[in-house]
This record gives sequence, C-alpha cells and structure tokens, in this order.
Amino acid sequence: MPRPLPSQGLAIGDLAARTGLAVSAIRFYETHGILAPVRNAGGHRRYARSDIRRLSFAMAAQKLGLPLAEIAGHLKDLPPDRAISQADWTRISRDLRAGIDARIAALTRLRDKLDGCIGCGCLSLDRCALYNPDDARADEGPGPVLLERD
Amino acid sequence: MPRPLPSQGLAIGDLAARTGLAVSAIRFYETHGILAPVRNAGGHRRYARSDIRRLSFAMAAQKLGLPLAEIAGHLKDLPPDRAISQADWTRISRDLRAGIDARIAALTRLRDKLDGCIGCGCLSLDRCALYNPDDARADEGPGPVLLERD
DNA sequence: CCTTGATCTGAAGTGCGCTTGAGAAATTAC
DNA sequence: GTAATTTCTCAAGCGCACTTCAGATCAAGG
Repeated sequence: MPRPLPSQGLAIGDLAARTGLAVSAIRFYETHGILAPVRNAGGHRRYARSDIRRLSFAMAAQKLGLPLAEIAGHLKDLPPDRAISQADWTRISRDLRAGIDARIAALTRLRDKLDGCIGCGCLSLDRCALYNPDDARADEGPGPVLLERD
Repeated sequence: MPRPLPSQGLAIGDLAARTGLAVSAIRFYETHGILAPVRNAGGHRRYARSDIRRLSFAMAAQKLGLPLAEIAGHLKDLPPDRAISQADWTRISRDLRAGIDARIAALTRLRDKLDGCIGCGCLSLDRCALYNPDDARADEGPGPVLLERD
C-alpha cells in the first residue's frame, strides 16, 4: 500500500488512482500545462493535494467540451500551489454554460432544417437548407461527433 | 473552360467545382468507399452526374455528425450508378433526426447538471454530478468539440 | 540486500478527416 | 506543336487527446 507522507507529496500512481485517470494521461497533461509537479531526489514527480483538484477541474471542463489548451489557459491564471476555489469555478462555469447553450441552439436549428428536408430529398447544393453555412459550426470539429448508438 | 461531353463524364476538378469540395477530399472519399469512378484511357477519373448527388448526401450527412464510415455504409447499399432517391433520403434522415434529438437531450442534461454545480464548486469526484457517467458520451469523440467562439 | 513494482524518458502509434508535396504523365488551350 | 493546366500516385504531415513500447532507473517490502 503506497502511503507516502504528506510532506513528500503524492506519486503519480496515487494521483491516477484518486482521479481515475491513466498515468500516461497525467504526464500528457503536464506537457500541456495543466500541472507542474516538483521532482524528488530520484527524479520522480511529486504532486500536491491541490493537484487532485486541478485534475478534477480539467476533467469536468473536458466533459463540457473544452479543449486542453483552453483548460490550461484557465489554470495558468491561478497560482500553482492554490487549489481551484469556488469563486474560480463559478466564474468559469458561467462561461461554459453560455457555450453549452449555444451548442444546443445550433443543434436545434439543425434539427429544424432537417425536419424541413425529410420528405423533400432534394439535397440541392443551391437550395437545400442543410448546406446553409450558419449551422456548419455546430457539428464540425477535428473529428466526427459520434451519434450515440450505445 | 473545361466542358467535357456528358458521355465522357466529369473530371475530378469539375466535380470539385460543383460541390465545393477540394480535389484531395474527393480522392480521399474514394478510398473510403463513398465513390467509385471509372477511369478513362489515360487513367484519369471520370464521374457520373449521380456522383454529385452522392457527394451532396455525404456533405449533408457530415453536417449531421455522421462519420465517413457510416456514410459509406449507407451509400454502398445503393447501386453505384443510381443517385440517392428521395425515398433513400427520407429513410436515412429519420434515423439521423433521432440521433440529433439524443444529442440535444444529452447536452440539456449536462447543462442542468452544470446549473446545479455553479455556486457549489465542490468538483468532488464522489459527489459532483458532472462526473456522472451517463452524460460522458455527450461530448466525447475523437477530438474536442469546440465551443463556438467565432 | 534483493526482488518486485513503480516510475522515468522519448519516440511512435491510434483514429478521424483531410491537406500537402514530389515527380511524372495526361489533357487542354492557343 | 508547344506551353500551361490538370491529373495521377504515394507518402507524409496536421490537430487532438491520448496510449503503448522499450530500455533504464528508482523506491519499497520482506
């Protein structure tokens, strides 16, 4: 049972166990500025307790659709030794809510267009509402957004 | 002005001009089973008019969030020489609508959870509703789903 | 002390949807 | 007939979020 003294900090495996993340993911996040652990004499990473919260924040923000670069942007404004406070979270989460609302609105517009298209079947590049650019952003993104079929 | 006889079929550049797609994208789609053009004596691809419609369908389906593999799946059920009919489109688009509805519902649930979290700020891995697995699918996908900030 | 197990680094691989580039051959415009 | 344009193939690169692997070092339990 790994039970390091608090003074030594947490090992990466402990942090992985507590957050449910893979060790490799935590290291990856470090290269992207989410965390900045100190090293012990042997070169191993040692984490503060506040890092659990940084990762919690990152995981929550990812579920809300933020790319890692943005998450890192929010986190680098905070002192590395300080955990995310309630005030931080409230401030940030209000922004996120606006983003979700916009996505819902875009999807709803898309659905309405599709309703108009069912039974039409024209798919005309000139006339079909589906090609209208204003909804193009709704579903794009680096990769496909899977329809939930599970 | 490239104006090939209909008997020769369309060149890839013509198809690109008519659909707005890049030539490279059309070739890429071919490798993924969306199209299967014939070749002329010199080895150049020649497309039928119905291929414009196949690409239109693919573009519309992509806006609805389908990955290329699924689009190819729908298209390979149809004879290569036949264009997408209205009946095809109606059948398929009803499925797609259900998928969009599900995505909207998932995002709405996520938003409601976030509302419960604003002002709470706990981000507790045990208790926070944001970590509840049933919404995890809503935003995952190969890459991040950008919040629309444009 | 010694053996497990955890951790280290850096490079490469994955999946999706493409684009870019090189070098050659075909086609078209004049 | 020649020059300009298009097309050809194949390989590699990109962006995102990671994982996997190899080979070496470090830490901890008995």
